[in-house]
Amino acid sequence: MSGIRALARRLELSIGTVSRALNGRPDVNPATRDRVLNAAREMGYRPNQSGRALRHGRTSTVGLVMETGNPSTLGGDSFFMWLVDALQEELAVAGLDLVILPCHSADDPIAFLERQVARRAVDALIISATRRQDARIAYLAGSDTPFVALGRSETPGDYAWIDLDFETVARESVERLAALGHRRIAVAVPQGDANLAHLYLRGYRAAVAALGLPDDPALVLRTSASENGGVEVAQAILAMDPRPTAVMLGHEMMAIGLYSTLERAGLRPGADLSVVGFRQNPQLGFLSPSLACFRLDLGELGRALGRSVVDVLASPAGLKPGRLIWPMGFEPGPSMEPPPL
Amino acid sequence: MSGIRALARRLELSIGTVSRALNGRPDVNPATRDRVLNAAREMGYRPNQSGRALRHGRTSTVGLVMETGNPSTLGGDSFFMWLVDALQEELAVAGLDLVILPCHSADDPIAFLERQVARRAVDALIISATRRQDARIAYLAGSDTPFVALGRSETPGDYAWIDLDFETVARESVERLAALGHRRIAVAVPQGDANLAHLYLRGYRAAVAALGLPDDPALVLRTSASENGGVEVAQAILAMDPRPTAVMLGHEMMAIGLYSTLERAGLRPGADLSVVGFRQNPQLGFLSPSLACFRLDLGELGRALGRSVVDVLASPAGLKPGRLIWPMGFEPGPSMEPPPL
DNA sequence: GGTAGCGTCGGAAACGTTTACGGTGGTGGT
DNA sequence: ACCACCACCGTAAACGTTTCCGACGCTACC
Repeated sequence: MSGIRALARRLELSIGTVSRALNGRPDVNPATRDRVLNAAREMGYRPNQSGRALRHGRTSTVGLVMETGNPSTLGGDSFFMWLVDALQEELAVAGLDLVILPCHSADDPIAFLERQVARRAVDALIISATRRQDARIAYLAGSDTPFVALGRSETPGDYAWIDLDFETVARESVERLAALGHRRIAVAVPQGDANLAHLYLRGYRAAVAALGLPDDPALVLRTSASENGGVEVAQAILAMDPRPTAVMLGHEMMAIGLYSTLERAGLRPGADLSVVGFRQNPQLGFLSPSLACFRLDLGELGRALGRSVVDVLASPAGLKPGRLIWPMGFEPGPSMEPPPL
Repeated sequence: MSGIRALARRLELSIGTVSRALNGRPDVNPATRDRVLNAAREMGYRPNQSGRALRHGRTSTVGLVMETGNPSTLGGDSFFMWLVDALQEELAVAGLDLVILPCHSADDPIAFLERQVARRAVDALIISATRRQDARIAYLAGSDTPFVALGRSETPGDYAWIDLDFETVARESVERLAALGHRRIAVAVPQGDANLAHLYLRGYRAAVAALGLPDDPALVLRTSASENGGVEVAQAILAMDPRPTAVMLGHEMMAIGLYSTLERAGLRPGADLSVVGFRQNPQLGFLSPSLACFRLDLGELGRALGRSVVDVLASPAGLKPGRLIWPMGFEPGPSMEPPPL
């Protein structure tokens, strides 16, 4: 109806000329170009996405896969909300659109990716919350679909990824707690095969061994990646004897449940149990006493992720894919104190 | 490359026949059909989305607009996570795909919608978190794009919507609190023009007037739609004299901040201040004492939303669009008690 | 004055599908 | 033996866009 044909007819031009004018080709009279652009604006013309994609062989759209149905392993629910913003902005400067593709966690993730890839509705994919062994990466690396993984994996293959430096975060957490005098330090990570949890534990264990701290398996807690997981962490710690004097949280949302359970038990975070966590969600600022944490700026991460996607799409296949280990700065807070007594 | 042409060549059939076989048309030999289907499976053939969309004039995709950059007015961030699941499932039975379109709240929402509509990358749109005066609805109702609004609006126009019955929720909250003996009842809603907040306040005021309770403007609190908003609510209530004996929360996440602030002040939800709220997020079960609330099953809502979209797409333009006011059941909890003394 | 060059434009093919239409061969009936 | 009919399949057009190619008119130059 309101395609380029109608526009051409109305201007008494050929559709070829109109298309060239719209796309800023040089071989069109400036006066004609203005006439076309004005008419296009007036008629509210927008090129049909399907036609353009069909002609170009690409859609100029990248898909961000979002697992639904269970809390995201990485950083809680609002993760996408804050990440997507900057990501979209960064992709826009390269002329790319962003869509979020919801993938039910109960469904087969490979089949889901396969569908997205084969139908060619997106040019590239972004997956997140990578597992230690991740079949999605194995599949995508074997296909010819450009993709970027938010999080690395032990699955072999050449692919671009950006991962949080959770190993350093955990190591430095132990060191900072130990410097305050803590020796029995508990650690909590989401259960499951998430690679982030693995890295966090690896950093924890390395630091504990290096500093000669007690290496008690009971100090390692695996709970759900949510507020409720924090409740479980607190309950487990309260039941321990001897009780650890500090805990490190490998998931943001755990802090909420931990705080409320501690306070209900008459204990204060910081004074009675030191807590050091990780934070990416601006909304978590309400915690009091405020949480000592390693802080991730999801805006910066989103921009880096966008640039990585653009790079992958621009680079000829076979070029070495970009990899990035994302550092995070420590933000002190009164939830960390020397151990009582 | 691996289009229907290659498939046809390999099978020594015409692409027309292959297409008919794949689409289950009757006029194709069953033996041939099997041959085609087997070869398609073997080659991993998937119809190109762009080609099909171009031919059909529709994309079989619906877009769910997600505002990013600020917490969603309706139900916090995890809202989409839990809604999308069932929505997607329901759309799938009608052969529709779902994508989430992130829209930065700082950008012009009309321009965003206009882009989505004109490029014809989706057949229908879903918008949520409707405002009392909502320019998006005015725009979409004036265009020819099928859409469903999650939430109604005072903006005139014929369009399909599903809205939570927050007016009844608020009215019943007041009545239940009054039945326990409460008279000074505070109410908290997100600031801004969200229609849900308006409905909630309307129900509150109607019940307060009907029951002859004190109608003090200071009892109406407007805070941010987040945990931090709950902190503000608690601080405001603690500063009041006379202090209300109960508070109703028009946003889910407020309960978290409210609880923690109350407990830090040495008050217990329920015993010292009755709280009745609203809950849709399964993860909020960690609150203790558990929250008396009106509960929304986002799965059911998502399914209804999906059906509504399918209806809108199937119904000839001009048919009366479906509208639905979504009731919510009350779930008792120890956060509601008779007022102290 | 012919021709090369340039600026500008129209024509047409192509992307991958679907589908209306027509054609083929075979079967059945009269 | 002819015709009608059916089952099956190939042909081609169409969706909206971009882009290659060629054509046209004009200027400038030899």
